[in-house]
Amino acid sequence: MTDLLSTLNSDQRAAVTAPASALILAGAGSGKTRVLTTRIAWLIQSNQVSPMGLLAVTFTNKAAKEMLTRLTSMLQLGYQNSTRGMWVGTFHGLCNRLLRTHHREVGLPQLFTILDSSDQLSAVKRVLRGLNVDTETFDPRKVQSFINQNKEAGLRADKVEAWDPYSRHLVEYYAEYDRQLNREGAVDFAELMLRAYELLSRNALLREHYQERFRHILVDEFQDTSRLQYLWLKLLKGPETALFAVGDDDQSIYAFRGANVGNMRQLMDDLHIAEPIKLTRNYRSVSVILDAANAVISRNEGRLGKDLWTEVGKGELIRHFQAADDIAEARFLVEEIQQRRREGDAYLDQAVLYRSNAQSRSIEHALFTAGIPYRVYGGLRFFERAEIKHALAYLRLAAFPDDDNAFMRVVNFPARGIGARGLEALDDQARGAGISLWAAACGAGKTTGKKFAAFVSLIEGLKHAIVGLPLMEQVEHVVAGSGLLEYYQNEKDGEDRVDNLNELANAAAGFAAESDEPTLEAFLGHAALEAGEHAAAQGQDAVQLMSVHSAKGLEFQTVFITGLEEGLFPHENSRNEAEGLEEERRLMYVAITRARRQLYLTHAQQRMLHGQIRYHLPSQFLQEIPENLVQSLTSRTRAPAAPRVANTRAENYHPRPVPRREANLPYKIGARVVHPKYGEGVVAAYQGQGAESEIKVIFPKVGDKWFILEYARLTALGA
DNA sequence: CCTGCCGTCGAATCC
DNA sequence: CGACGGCAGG
Repeated sequence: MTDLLSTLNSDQRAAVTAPASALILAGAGSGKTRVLTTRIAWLIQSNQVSPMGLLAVTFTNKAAKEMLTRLTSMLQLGYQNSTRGMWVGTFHGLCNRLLRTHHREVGLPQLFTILDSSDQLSAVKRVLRGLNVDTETFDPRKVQSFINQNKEAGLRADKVEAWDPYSRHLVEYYAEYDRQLNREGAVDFAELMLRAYELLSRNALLREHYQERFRHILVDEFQDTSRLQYLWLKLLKGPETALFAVGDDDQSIYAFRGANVGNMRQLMDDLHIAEPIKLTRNYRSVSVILDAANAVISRNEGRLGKDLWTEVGKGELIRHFQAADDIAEARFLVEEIQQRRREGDAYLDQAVLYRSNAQSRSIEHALFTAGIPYRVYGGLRFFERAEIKHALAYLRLAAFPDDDNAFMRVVNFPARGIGARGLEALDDQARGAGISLWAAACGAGKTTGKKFAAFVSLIEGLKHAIVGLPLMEQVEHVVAGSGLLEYYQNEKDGEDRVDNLNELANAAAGFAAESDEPTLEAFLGHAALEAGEHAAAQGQDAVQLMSVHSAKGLEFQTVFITGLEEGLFPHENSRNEAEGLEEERRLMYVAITRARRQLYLTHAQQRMLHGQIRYHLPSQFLQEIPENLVQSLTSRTRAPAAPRVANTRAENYHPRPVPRREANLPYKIGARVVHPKYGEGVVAAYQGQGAESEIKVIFPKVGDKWFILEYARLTALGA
């Protein structure tokens, strides 16, 4: 047991062996995951708790898996022995588990559906249509975010305060949306949390049962928990339970999703913790990188306060490159990646990070053309793909035909002559009788019902055919029997989708092998919550492409942070949000601290964005890094950006046919100008071409203004 | 009543 | 540049 602790530093050891509830303020690269897993191993090994008494909450499924793997090797026991009975998962995964177990108490069918955000948006649209709401006045996306914000704050429609007519309408739609989901036995992500919270808060017996069971609750990425999640944790925490929370306020990057850093101080107040245990020794990065990270984050206010340090050496300077445009930026990446590979860095250990997923396109193009293997994380997830959702809908109908969402999705896909008219009639009938669409379809009249009857018997056929089959074969059978496979085989450009459908069967096989409950029902629940990043190409030596958000928790030998431009990173929309810039800065901090040895920072003077050429200032974050840590590569001579032609390697790739026309730019970016009304300002960006060219000027007093270039009454200020 | 085309509109991060 | 909604033709 001592050997578990012997390799830890004193702060880490204090954290691992904390006798009661504790808050660990763990800097990037300070061995946070290690502390968490070692604590669990230590608690089990010293017989302070059995695996049954442990609840561990992680932020992603990946982190949960990683924790279990490490734990197994630490305890040197069989996987099953060391972890059986332990509850490990994400908040949403654990809530899902609670709700499935106690589905009767919360009034849900056992096979309730989980709606992802696009499913949710469709549901909102359906509700609004049903209420004859003008979607010009009430943007469905706004309604969706209104609903989610309130759910995340723990508020049901009848508890939301609405003082003006507009809000009262929103509340009404929220209420109707919830009624609809209840009818359908469906829950959205926020509902998983809220419903589980309500279950525990209303049912004292159940609550006490879990409070007594869980002697130790461990929470990772605590800075990213929402208000409701924190209350949920407190409900599960009994008087005898030790709550062990690990977090880093400087890495809080999910405020947009309801994360509340304030939970860290709140926890200290609530549990009478005088001081957090700080882990500031960094084992990951060379000091140049840490110094840069510290310098950037020091500009934020109200931090809990800590600076990272290391005993690893200084390392190479950070390299900065300014590219003429996004294509030149991508070409720079390709050259450097190849160079580093020649010097011994595997592709796998090089990551390209960007602020938003859309930026991956030009980078992918360049890597593809150069024949460099790469892997893109995030973006459209496996289980969010249309063909996969269709297949899952058929599977769900086979298991639980009353699922209206699944019914709607595939009743006419592949097309079988059922249109909006017929569905409307069916929907009226179902509503009138208070039954599901499926039930209505089963009893559909002779005139309209023929096509429905055919669909019903198709599903019945699938249902009977898969009884008793292993999970993978169930999936294969339904994919084929539903006609989906044939449909995509006949569609041109459908090969990827066919591949994905086959991959779904593999995913099912993989799930069956890992899960202790290899049923179709469990698989369906898993699919909604899991991103579905599969073994596919996981072992391959490929460059890693991802958003900064999805890079959190990971580390790489070499990291490229790209698109460091005002408007992109920090993102434009963050300007309008309270503390938006500070969150962007934390994001930058996360990005920097992913690198072990070498960090690259790049930005482009112009780039294609949303189908238009945009001109941006370099990101302010570049200036926040002390100059003596950075080496500029920009003076290095490079060929000017030329219109690219398809490389011989890329025969299947269709490049954008864009010899770009240089716009006429009367002022340099950053030039000082005077406007007769707004006074003195600085040119920040251009967009558009020809007569549509616009210029963005930042005025210290008035803020940002866009002008049509042709009419802008600007005068250059001598400098 | 379905399918395909065209136009408009929007555009960030994720469980 | 892409997704989706509306409309017209089959």
